[in-house]
Amino acid sequence: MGTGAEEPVGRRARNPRGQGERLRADTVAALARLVSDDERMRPVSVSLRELAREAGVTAPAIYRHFSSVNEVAWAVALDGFARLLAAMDEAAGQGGSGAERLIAQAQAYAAFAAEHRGHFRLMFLVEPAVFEVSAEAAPPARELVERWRRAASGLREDGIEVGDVDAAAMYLWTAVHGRIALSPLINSVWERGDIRRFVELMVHEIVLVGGRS
Amino acid sequence: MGTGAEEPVGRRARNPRGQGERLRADTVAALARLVSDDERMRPVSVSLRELAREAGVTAPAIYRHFSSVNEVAWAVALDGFARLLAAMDEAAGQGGSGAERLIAQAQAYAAFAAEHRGHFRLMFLVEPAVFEVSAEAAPPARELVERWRRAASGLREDGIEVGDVDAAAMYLWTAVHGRIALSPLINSVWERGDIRRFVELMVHEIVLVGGRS
DNA sequence: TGTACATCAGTGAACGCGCGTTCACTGATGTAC
DNA sequence: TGTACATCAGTGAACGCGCGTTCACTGATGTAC
Repeated sequence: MGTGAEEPVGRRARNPRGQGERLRADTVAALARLVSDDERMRPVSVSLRELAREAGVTAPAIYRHFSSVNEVAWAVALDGFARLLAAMDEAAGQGGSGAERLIAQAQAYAAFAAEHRGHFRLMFLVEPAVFEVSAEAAPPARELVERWRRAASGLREDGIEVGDVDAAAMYLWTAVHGRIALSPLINSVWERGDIRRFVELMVHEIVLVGGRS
Repeated sequence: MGTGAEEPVGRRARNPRGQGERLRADTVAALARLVSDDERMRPVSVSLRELAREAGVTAPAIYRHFSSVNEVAWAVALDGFARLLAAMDEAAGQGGSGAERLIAQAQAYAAFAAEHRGHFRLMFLVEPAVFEVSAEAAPPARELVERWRRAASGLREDGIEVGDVDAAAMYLWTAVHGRIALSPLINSVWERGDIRRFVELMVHEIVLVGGRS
């Protein structure tokens, strides 16, 4: 042929019979990869054909499993919530004081955002619109809230005064989430831009204050 | 000619001579409107022709002022920073105690996000990538940081102990910003989902704690 | 005051392209008899 | 064991469409003489 390799290089091997569901998972993973690329952010503006190419498949094949790219985006978001919940639970399960477990969970949240950028974006950039409408998609969000509430109330085991657990959970969550959302901006302006340190300092401050009173 | 009005209805009147810059502003406003619509978020996936239609103009006309939709997006973001800074300054200028001014500025931030959704999105969803690269776009972000720092240090006037002003500014900003970013999700799960109240309670808590020690 | 020309804002037609979607198909593998 | 058939995963060609971009143009208004 010509000079360049024009033909589909990464063409996937066909899935064996009865394992068609694997393409579904591969498609979800492909979109997560595409969308984690800064250059093409703006999540859902990935075309179906682009998605198909990334998955190593022709476009009509996608229709077997999804009827639109948006549907794939939802699947990525749901997958993301499951993974994030698992990561936070694992962090909490490592033991330690209430404050230590809180820090571990917050770090897990931040680490998930860093390591699964595509998931994280679709979870919070695309999905909020879904949560507003569909009650069906609400449970994972509800579970996430529950994790933060438990993390906050864990401080009580340390003898730290926690007035309103819901409010405390909300401050923690929003501060960590906001810190993540503003990361590129903060890092470009503030020199000490480490999220891990931010989480630690914030929790230590809370602990000091709570212990004092 | 058929039953429906197919021809461009909202066609703009041509700008008078010497006022061509007005289309530039109209284009910026048009993109802000489009992007503030939940349904089509994913900012930059607005097509140039769509943008032109919204501006009431043919596509090639856009090229007079911008060479791509992304360039328009940057313009929207810069415009947004200018407006946000002005709104926060105005809030701070209303006087009152340090805590009152802090609350007013934080409320102004939240109000801006609610009232200029398109701007806000492009400022923080599209622009972070720009800040990472271009030093040219950093100043407005730097100024924004400065506002939060001043807001935080204003608490000292009230006799409230503020250990690390930079850290305090960062907690306040990230908590408010995170609260905004998570709004649809939080509102769907928590019943008391009012941002204004969130800001007030958070600052009052800080004031109580700082005053106590 | 009158006329020729320059500038300016924007139009409308045209191009080639990638897109979403449909359709009939292929060929490998399992199942019934 | 052998053969006919059903199922399954995915292909490849084709469609009409909206896109970004270019180009020559239009017609209103200002400027020089």
